[in-house]
Amino acid sequence: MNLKQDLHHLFTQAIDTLKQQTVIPPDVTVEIHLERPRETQHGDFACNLAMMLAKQLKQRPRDIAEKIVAALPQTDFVAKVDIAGAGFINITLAHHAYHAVITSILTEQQRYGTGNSGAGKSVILEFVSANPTGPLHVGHGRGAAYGAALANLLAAAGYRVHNEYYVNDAGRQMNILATSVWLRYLELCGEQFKFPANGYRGDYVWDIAASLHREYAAAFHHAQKDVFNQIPPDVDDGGDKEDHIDALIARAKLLLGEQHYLVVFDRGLNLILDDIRQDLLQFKVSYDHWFSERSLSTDLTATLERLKANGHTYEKDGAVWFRSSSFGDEKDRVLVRENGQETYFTADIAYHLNKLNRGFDVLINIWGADHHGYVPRVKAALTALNHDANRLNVLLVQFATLYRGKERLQMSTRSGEFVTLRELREEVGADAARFFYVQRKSEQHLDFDLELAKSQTSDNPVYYVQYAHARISSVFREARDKGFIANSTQWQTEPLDFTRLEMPQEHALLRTLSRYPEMLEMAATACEPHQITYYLRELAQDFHVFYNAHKILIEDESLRRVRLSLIAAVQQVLYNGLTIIGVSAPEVM
RNA sequence: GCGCCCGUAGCUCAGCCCGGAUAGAGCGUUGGCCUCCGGAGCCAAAGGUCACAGGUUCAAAUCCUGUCGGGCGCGCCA
Repeated sequence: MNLKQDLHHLFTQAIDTLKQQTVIPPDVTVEIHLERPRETQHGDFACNLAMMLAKQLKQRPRDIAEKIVAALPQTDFVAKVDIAGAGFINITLAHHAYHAVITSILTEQQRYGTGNSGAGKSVILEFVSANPTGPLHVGHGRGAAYGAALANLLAAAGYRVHNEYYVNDAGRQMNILATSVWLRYLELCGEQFKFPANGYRGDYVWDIAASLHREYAAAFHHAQKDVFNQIPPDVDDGGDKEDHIDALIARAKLLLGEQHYLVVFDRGLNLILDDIRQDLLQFKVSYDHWFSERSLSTDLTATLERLKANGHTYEKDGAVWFRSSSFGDEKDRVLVRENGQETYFTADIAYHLNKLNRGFDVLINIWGADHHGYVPRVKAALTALNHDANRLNVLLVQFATLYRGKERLQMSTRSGEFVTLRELREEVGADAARFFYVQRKSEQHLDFDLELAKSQTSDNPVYYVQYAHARISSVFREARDKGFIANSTQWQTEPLDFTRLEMPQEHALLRTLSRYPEMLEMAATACEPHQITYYLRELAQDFHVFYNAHKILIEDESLRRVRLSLIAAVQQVLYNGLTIIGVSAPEVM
């Protein structure tokens, strides 16, 4: 049940009536906005429709308001309709409208609040998709938490959601990783040399090298002088770090041969990918599919052919270019490099076509904000290939900055000195991490304070919300001990007298509970799971205030039972909201 | 230089999409509250030029233009 939707319906009917009576000309477009007024004296909902229409109808807002009010269908859910201020229509609902909310929550349970705005539509949600060149760090964690929460949120809005991780298992970065692994392996074999500036230096590279060394002993061993002979100097020796590492990659392939090189390459890829999978799983983030870039090879040639056939490409300086500037991009982009290699961009076009061909209605990508300049060219490619680029929605996530109290933690991927997602999880726990990550709007910079996330005090919003849930569980344990209830569904078999809920704290709780479906729908439409965290905090607060003011396990049986039903409803909604953002709802803390 | 994001209380941020009534929350600060269902809780107070300047409007934190400040991006990298 959704009070706002029901009311919206009443206003639609009123407008239709007024149009039939030609009070409102049929060609006037009317958008009905209902809001929850800040002041309780303004009722439960307010509508500014009369003021919006005043200009078009050339009438005074209050006169229009009166006509609208007169045209509103009668319903027992509405107790009072006032016209106030400049022409607001203020609606006060009958108490039993709110009482129905409790029944609705207790019968719909996990389904309470879910909607159908996305019904029938399928969406493919791609997120994280970090290169498998190292463990996930705290930046990826934000994308993971946001993506997983958004997936749940969209599913709650009725979409069929498919989660996907795009694995960049081809390309230069992976070759740099493979070469870094091999060089560390050579060091384990006793060779001594200067590790390339542009190589991957994290400890995990040593671990991969060690696993190779354990299994294959010296099978991939080559002498230092053969490896570095004729290699252009590294940046520290006055050379170019890119030239240096590229030459080393070529040397690795040459000395190892295709087969052995692949063994080294795959060992790195697989160990890191397994690690990422485990990491995300422990973060309660799961995927329907891990899509390999390498598997795109046939799509890749087909994509190039299509672009060429449509005349959107040209050759210049030995490379193949896509005329993306004709489709809104600021300049043209290279598809095939001078050396014959396709660019990452080409693979990405193929990947997006692949998604569309699989029949998804909506494509959502969650990217780091540093990739924002990349969006126009991907959309340009889709447009060039006769697809509607609006079906692709790219959501950008800003980076997270870690703090330990006041101290800002420096991060550098280069040196391998970054805080990993695993370290974060182990330090603050998955629940706090998930909550903190989605607490901010995604395009907002996030300051993540480790001290705050760990603190088990009132400053920590995660515990505040979880505590409300656990506290309710505790009341039910106590109720059972005292013999007040035999089982947790007793109020569903015996009639409850909801009119006993008379206290302001009880009314506040009912109002907040009734807002949940509206809040969810808005959050889903805007792709903003952070709204859930704000809502949950409010609901938890309303509960704590109520709890502090009134005793639940009292002698008065009728009031006791109805209060139990109220807090059971609160507990259900806390559970539903926490579940969407991927945070557990504990019975005990 | 161009493009995108951000600027709201001491700090961290909601609210902006879709204009509406006295601009909200948490933290921090100050002072209070259970012999009682979990004090990881509650109550109260102080705290604002919504960056700035114009414009549109009956009405602007919200829409438009410009300025200033902060972040990011502008590769035949991914």
